[in-house]
Amino acid sequence: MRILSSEVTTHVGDTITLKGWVQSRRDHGGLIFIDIRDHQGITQLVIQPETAAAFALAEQLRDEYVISARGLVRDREEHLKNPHLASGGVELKVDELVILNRSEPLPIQLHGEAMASEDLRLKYRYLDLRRPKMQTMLTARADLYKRIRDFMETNEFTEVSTPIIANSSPEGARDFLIPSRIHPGKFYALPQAPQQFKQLLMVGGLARYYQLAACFRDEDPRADRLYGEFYQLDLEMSFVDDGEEVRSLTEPLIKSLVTEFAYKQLLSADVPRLTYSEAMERYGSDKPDLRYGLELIDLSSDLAASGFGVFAGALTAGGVVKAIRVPGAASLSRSQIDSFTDIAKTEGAGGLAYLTFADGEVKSPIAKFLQPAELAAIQQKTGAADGDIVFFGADARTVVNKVLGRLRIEFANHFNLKDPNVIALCWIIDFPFYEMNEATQQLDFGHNPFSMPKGGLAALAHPDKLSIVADQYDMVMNGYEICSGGVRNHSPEVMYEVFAVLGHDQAYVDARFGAMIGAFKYGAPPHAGCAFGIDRILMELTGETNIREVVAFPKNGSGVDVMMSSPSVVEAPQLTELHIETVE
RNA sequence: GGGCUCGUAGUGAAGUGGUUAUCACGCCUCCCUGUCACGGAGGAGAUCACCGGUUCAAAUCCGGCCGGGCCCGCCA
Repeated sequence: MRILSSEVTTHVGDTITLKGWVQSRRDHGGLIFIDIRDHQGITQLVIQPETAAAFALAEQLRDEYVISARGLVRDREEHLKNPHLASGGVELKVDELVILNRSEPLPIQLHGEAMASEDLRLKYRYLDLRRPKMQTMLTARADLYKRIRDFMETNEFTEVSTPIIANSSPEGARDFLIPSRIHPGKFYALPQAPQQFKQLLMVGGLARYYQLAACFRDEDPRADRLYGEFYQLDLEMSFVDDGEEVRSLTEPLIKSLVTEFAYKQLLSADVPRLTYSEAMERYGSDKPDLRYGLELIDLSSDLAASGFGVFAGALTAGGVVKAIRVPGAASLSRSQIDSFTDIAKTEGAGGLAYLTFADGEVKSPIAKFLQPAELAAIQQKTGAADGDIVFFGADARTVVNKVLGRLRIEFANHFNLKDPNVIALCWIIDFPFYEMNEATQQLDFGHNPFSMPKGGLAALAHPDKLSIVADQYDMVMNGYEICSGGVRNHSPEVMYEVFAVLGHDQAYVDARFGAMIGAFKYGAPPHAGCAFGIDRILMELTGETNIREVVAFPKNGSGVDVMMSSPSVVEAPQLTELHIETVE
């Protein structure tokens, strides 16, 4: 009878077979201990010289040999029990030993405290995956999938697989292209998201769609962004014209994942809704981490008549003066403050003014430029107390928000304000429909062109296009964007107008979104949906800071699979078949 | 595309101009009957990423180049 190591303790007195890898061998000369590891755990084998054949084989064993061991499970004497091992109360006295496969010494150490570099771990991922942590990750991911599916099915969503071999999207991220063999010069593309397909499913009469969808984007990766492919919980609901319906339906899923899957604590029972502009004003970010305060405080009106040139200059130019109070920051050294100043400068600030509150007084090079009433207002509005520093940003509103938003994160990191056991969720709503492209000074889509502008056609006529708001929402988890969605634009008339604002005619829209806009002409129901980033959720819920840690076989930061050596060159005939000229 | 940073036995690290490049783990040989991070004795293993320069002398300084990581751009 073959059993798993997790069951060993219940088989005392039985003769069983264990199969697994050699975790370690302790050869005492006349007595050999082997720790055998399967995917459930570790069990100690004892091989004695009396079982000569097994003993001879045991002497040959090395780390990571694959073996099968048959013998009697017996209780250990009290003083021989190992409390550090789940099966430490018992051991297997081996009668028969079989070496199923041998192993060369491993190129990376799996069980020591010295962890191999990520590069080597990825090259030998099939070994890295043997580590208990990675085994746990794989099963956690499968558990996450199951919980998501259960929730979606309970809520009467229907999973539909949409094409992987699809069409290039003219807007958005860089596509992975697939040359067509049958149609010379034409290309398929891997979908960046099933966006258009799911909207067409709504037109097709499906009430509620979902999919654990693979998405493909050829953009440079980050620690929280995979290269190439990633997975989304993609969903869409018909006859929904209010994003709140999508938010309130999906919110319990994420909450339950926090408390019942990750066993973490929600910062608040209610998930706050923040408008985009409110988030930018208070946190300097559209994905604020709400686990800590450090809010941005607008002091423009209090400093309107300031004699301090930097403040006055910013305000007369139409900008703002905002501040961030950092409790306990008076302990910062000069060089630490300098490094925060450098960060502020990389974000576009000219410098970083600050007031130190210590010993009952205000210490700062800039204090002499400020009136007592101004200092009092600053202290009152920021709540600054002894031991704090108030840092200032004075510039155009967008610059100040960006600089202080970045500093807010840096301060939180420096002062360790992120509680790893707490998950803070929030929804960011009402994104601007259009934004100004700083480089080209041209109007462009803020988020995506498929959302419904709030107010529809009438709103699009507003002279200030930047004031138009999209019925578009993101969910943020501890500072990471984990969901993006919107009420879709299902009206051909509004769709054409959305593009017309940017100067595109109907032919432009038809050429790019012909299938979808064509479908909308045949009774498209109002619909709304969203997509949750599964990898990112799993990363944050498992406390990882690198998203590659939650993927079995990720590409590295250069988009290379160092294990499989992809991308790779292909044979010339393959290229010929695809009508691609060979480049030498 | 840009910025910062790292590259030293199989693995992880130490080594900021000067003998034979150090340590831990791993590996090999021998010894060991209660270990569980077993222990003991011995041994092998390095193009200090690569190329060039400065110097009496370079792992160390300088230039270049390749590779990794993080960030900016980018990610509708």
